[in-house]
Amino acid sequence: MSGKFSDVEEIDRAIVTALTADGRLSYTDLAERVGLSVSAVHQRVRRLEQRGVIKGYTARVSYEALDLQLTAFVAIRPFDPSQPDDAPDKLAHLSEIESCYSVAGEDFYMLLVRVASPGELERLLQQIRTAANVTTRTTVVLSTPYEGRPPAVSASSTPE
Amino acid sequence: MSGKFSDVEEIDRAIVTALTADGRLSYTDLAERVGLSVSAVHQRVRRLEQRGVIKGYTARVSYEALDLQLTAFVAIRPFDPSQPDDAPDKLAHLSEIESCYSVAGEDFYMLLVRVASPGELERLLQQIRTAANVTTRTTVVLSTPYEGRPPAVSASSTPE
DNA sequence: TCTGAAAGATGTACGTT
DNA sequence: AACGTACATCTTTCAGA
Repeated sequence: MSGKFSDVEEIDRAIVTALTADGRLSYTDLAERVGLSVSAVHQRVRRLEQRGVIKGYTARVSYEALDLQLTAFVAIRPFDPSQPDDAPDKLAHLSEIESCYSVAGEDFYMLLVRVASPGELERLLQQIRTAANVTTRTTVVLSTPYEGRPPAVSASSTPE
Repeated sequence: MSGKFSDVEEIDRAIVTALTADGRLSYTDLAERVGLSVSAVHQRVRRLEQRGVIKGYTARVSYEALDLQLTAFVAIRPFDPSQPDDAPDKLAHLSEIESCYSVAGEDFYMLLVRVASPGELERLLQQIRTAANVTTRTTVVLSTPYEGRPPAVSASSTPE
């Protein structure tokens, strides 16, 4: 399992902050910022990756540029609540679904989906309903003031 | 402005797909995968960055490991709908807010927030309400079957 | 827009403290 | 744990097609 934050002390936090801000930072730059040698930083990054604190690296892309003009939240609940609930598995193959959260409240899951057009949203909702035997309640995103901001990696307790 | 997807043709799509899967891929590896020379790939990546198709690179982190154990959706609407609505600006300084979406429907905005504990969520909700003069409706995330999956960069029309 | 080459910068392993 | 060295690899630029 991934380590607790209490295992992640000051320098590691600086490394994580730097890499969330720029995932392609060189070890040389990283070393300068945190005040360690290149090899020490390299070792720490490897440990952070192994411990699962850093899960990977990605390019952030413009969804508009990729012709995914429509973002929406889709709240779902089972059509028949007595049946086994494995909606996430049944929906995983739909690549338009970016995220799937199990939530408290009236709905069972909240999905974040991205499609090209209203027509594609309609088609996707039909697929979701039939694939997982659920009803859907959709909230269309009109604009995105901000999104995916890096977490504030704040101070914490002692290293191990 | 960022380019339309119609400007992004096959090789660029392959590059974008590869970099969303691994944001730290070397140009050498990228070149091999897309079947171009290193310098050609390098040039294409630079153009994708300049055009805003690639907006940047980040490390994906484990929120649990960073002691952000509680994720929630916070739907907000103005307490007084007659006043000017600049909630996103007024909330931007709250680093616990990862994303802010303007949405259609009964609510005005949907926030995705991450905090350490229920106590911190309570404190954050108070801050949100007073900072933006809004009411909140919060949906707690119980678990996250999947999240932040890369978009399917599908086929598209002609390059420019 | 591609290629190939050359120079400098960086990644990575390893031995030392 | 961290450092410094050393070698392999990668990045970056440029001329040429």
